[in-house]
Amino acid sequence: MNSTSYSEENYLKAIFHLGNEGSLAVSTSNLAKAIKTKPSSVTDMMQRMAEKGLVHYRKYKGVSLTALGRKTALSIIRKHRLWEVFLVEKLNFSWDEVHDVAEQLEHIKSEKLVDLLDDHLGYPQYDPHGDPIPGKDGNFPSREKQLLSHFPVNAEGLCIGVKDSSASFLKYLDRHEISLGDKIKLLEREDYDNSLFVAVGERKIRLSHQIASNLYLKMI
Amino acid sequence: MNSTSYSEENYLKAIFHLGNEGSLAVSTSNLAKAIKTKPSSVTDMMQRMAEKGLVHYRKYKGVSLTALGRKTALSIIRKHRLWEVFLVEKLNFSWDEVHDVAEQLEHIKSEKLVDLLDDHLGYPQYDPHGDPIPGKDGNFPSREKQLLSHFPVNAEGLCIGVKDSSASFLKYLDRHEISLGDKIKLLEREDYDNSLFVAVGERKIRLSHQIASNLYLKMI
DNA sequence: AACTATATTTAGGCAAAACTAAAAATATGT
DNA sequence: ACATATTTTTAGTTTTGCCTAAATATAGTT
Repeated sequence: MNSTSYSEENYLKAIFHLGNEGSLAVSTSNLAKAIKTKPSSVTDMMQRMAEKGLVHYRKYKGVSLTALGRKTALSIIRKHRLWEVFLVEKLNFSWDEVHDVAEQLEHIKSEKLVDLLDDHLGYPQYDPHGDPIPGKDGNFPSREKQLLSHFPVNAEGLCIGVKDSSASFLKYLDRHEISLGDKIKLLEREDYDNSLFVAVGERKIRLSHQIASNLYLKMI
Repeated sequence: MNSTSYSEENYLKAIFHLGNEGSLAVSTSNLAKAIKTKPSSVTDMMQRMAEKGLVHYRKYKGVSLTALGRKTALSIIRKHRLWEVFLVEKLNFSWDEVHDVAEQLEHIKSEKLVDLLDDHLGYPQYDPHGDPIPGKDGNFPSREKQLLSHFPVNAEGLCIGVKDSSASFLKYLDRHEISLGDKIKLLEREDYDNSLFVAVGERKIRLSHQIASNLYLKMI
């Protein structure tokens, strides 16, 4: 009936990303940080969004997405990533300039527009940052493997692959004693440059975004 | 400093169109009709927009655009029309489906996006409905001539040309005794099908949108 | 010029989405 | 387990953009 607002859509997206693609509950304060708002505003919003059937909300326990919320989040992420492909491939934006514009474009409401855009772009599978684009039917590559850069803070995983398989990247991993099969825990994410502070086994080190976005882990 | 809101932009656009491309003052009730809101809401908004320097507003006298308001309106119309070209030429929308989507896209804020889109489209001069696209610098073909379909209600003009110069259109005009040089006054616009009730000299007749959007008049 | 009809503005309110400050619940350390 | 620190929620405001009802100004007619 009444469709989701711009603001609600941003909440859905943030819950999806913070909660490991919608599977975990997300705390009020983490959401507040992601949305750049105050925890009290988040509580407010969550109560209203729970009424609308978009999220599961239990006081003091955090929120997670309902089936409807997840479906809506996926459709926004689909639009965001398709627009990013468009901006880079058709308009010659550089990959680091597209995010803010795509954040606006993702809220445009028109199913026909998305379908025709998808077609125009040749049904791409990944956006310019290598993130997968959800399908029209809402299916989403179930991330057995997942980039370390997409992990939520405090999540742990086993290193199972690389995205960049160039010699130079693999040598880098060798030098820093990171190998397939290592257990890695994400301890902290630095907002400024997206670098990560992680534990590789017992050893704590800092990894640049560049590195983290080329390492596939399996969540445990 | 604080940029224009979605809502303000819609008001600017409506004032521009209703006031004969920004040159005439527009009444509160006409604006209300165009925006699909109540006159009291319009008064409210106009007082706030006058504060911000977007419109000239004098109680009971209607509003008109300031230089800033006009500039902003033109940039929105530019975006709207460029997006329409994109939708039709690149995505294969049909010309009658583009309006609602373009109404949303026109509010996306990114100068770079508009410039690159313009380039991508090959710097088109007209949108799919034949309306001229304002330039990046804000210049706009000074409408000596103007389509009858774009006239505000109660405006009068002299018929000075046609857009469609096909034999069948010209014959239609002959049959209905409309000739170059005739004085035409727009009496009423039917919302449902955009047909117009006009006076050609003393004779009052109804013209379809199709006809009106192919007749150029000079305002008097 | 007076009276009526229409157009416009004022006043008071509401809903969305944010905020601050204070209260309540949960988590943590010894 | 208890006191303290942290997180979350509640309560009360704010701003934007809209609403209704009532008041006031303008316009049209005689």
